Amino acid sequence: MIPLGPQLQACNRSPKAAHDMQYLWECTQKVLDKLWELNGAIPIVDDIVMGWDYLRAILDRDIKKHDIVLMVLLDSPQLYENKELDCWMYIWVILNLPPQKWYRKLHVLPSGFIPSPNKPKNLDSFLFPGFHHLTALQHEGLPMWDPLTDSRYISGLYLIFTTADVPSLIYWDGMVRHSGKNGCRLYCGIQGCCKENSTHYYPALLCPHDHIVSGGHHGDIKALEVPQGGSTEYVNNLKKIVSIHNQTQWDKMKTETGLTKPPLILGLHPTRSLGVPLCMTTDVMHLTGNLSDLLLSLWCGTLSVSPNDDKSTWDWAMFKDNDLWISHGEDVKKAGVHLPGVQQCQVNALLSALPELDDSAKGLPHGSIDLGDGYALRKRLKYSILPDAQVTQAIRNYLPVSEELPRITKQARLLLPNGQIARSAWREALKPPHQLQVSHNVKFTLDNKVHVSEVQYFTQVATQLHPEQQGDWTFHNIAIMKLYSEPDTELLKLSSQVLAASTLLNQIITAYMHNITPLKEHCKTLEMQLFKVAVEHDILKATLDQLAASLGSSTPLPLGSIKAAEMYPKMQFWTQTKYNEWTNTTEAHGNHWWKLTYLEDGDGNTILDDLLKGIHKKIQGIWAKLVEKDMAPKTWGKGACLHPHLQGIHISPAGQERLETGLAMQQQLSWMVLE
DNA sequence: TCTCTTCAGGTGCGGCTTGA
DNA sequence: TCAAGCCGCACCTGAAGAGA
Repeated sequence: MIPLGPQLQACNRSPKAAHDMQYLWECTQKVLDKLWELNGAIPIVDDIVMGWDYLRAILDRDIKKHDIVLMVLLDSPQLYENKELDCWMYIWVILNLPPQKWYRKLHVLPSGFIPSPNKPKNLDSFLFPGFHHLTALQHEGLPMWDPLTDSRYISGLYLIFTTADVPSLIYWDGMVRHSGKNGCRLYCGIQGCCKENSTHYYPALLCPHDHIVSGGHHGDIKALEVPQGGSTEYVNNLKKIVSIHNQTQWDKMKTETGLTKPPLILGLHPTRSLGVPLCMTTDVMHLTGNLSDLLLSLWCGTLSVSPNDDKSTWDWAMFKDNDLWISHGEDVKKAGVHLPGVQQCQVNALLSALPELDDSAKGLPHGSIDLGDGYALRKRLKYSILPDAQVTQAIRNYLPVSEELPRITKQARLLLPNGQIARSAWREALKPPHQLQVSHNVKFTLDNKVHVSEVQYFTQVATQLHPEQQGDWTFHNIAIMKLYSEPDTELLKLSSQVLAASTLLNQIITAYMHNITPLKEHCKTLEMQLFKVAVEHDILKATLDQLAASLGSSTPLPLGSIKAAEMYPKMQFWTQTKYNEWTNTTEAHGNHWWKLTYLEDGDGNTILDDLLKGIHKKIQGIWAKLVEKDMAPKTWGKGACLHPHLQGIHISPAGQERLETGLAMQQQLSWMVLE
């Protein structure tokens, strides 16, 4: 076992490393700002800082500014191509660093090794020293030196994720294998189904049409509606498992609950890790590898099946025909040249792994024309030409050219602000097919509409608005393009909006180069605009609803007022004591939603699901800002007047209790009525 | 002779049944 | 109620064969 503490201290020893270690906290502050701005919504989730599990730990102050957030990975490496070894190792990943540095050799911290040749009988015994060390560091704090300020501080360690491939996750979570009846690694509660006379369960979401399967008797479940992991039954089920003292009962209980034992990481302090099963994650690498194997064997009809499964009925197995399979492979190879990013991705991946190879010159190449805003022209024709009639007409349609069009110089490439290079058909057509990397198809905006086109070439056209006035020349940076048709609507529909097939039209048009935008950035911009509009819509709707309610009521309530119990006679729970008394009644035990019954609307109906999520989102956004501004109120009643966003939340008397943490606030939310 | 691939049988584990 | 054993699955192992 290699101690974690000294490795973490060493990771912070240089000013640059210390600066990198601040990434997570700085990024978190930006996300909290955005949360506040967008009223609790997170538009794009592409980092762990956007995850609610992480943000909840921040808001609960389980993770503080100087804390180190860790992820631990367990796997068995294969050292020889054709020889399996039962050698295991587990490593720490520091999530405080920028994501692109998480898996750099320099920053991956080895922790423990379990030697081969035999598989370890009790893996916990090997993991225990490392986790005992982590627990001690969590308890005592890790002394750190900050080279940026030459100061010392105590850092807390927070274990946010444990990860491994699916078969190995059982060593972290203490659950049955994925073939078990309750085999979900995230403990979502969906039971698997098994074939007749079999005990291997599969996580099937859809039921067979013609017969009933044994196992979980759930109806069809849509893939996008799978319950979130972290079933609340986990703790209760764990209590059941540990309370059993004979083999038979244990066998029954582990099938019923999907648990076999309490996992080792439950020994960590509850506020210093996400806990089980929330911290259990699987890695995408194994998922993509397995999926491609399964899909290919389905399409090729090579998947091993039970004797009663007739592969001749597999209408999807079109690659059973070997000639078609070979022909398809050739098509894929040819299609590669039409994927402009492929070669660049390979180069980027190599430079990411070996940054010392990155000796590329900085700045624009010799002979380039800087157009500003990150755009630059490269590689031009050595002489100027007179454009043909079709191009001349297209330029005249676009530019205010009053006199005869001057000669122009063709430019082959345009450097875009994101570093991509848009090329032109003029030069690409001269290359042999095997050297071609098609990247002359671009998106651009014209009349506020996005078009796709093939760039013929780029050029600069000089125009003179008032020829009688000497020296009044303006240069226009334009692209000469051929438009693509609108995508085939039938193909688009058949492919679930994935395959957009267009044909190249013989229509020449021109557009400003600055209107050519990289697709990804354009999408992000549109998404941000969409979310802003959605938020504005929500705010306006809420205001309208309040106005309508006021007009419809003879005694409109002022915003921020406390609703009196007598005004809402159907509401049951105005005090926590009353709710606690109710939970001991038979009525409560017969109510499936008894845990949420205290959440009531004005008519005494229980608030569930969507509205509850909405309440959580709104409150978390509000609380994030209050914590950040150090304005978190001691009593919620006082806090309700702090900001206009709190208007509209009315609090019953029980909500006046003191709030110490964000979690406490969410619990207190139970006693609020949302207008 | 060495390396690599394939494949059949062995092994471990979860789930279940059976009989004392 | 409990222990023993069976079944099915996935994974593991090592022998055999192909090819360099």
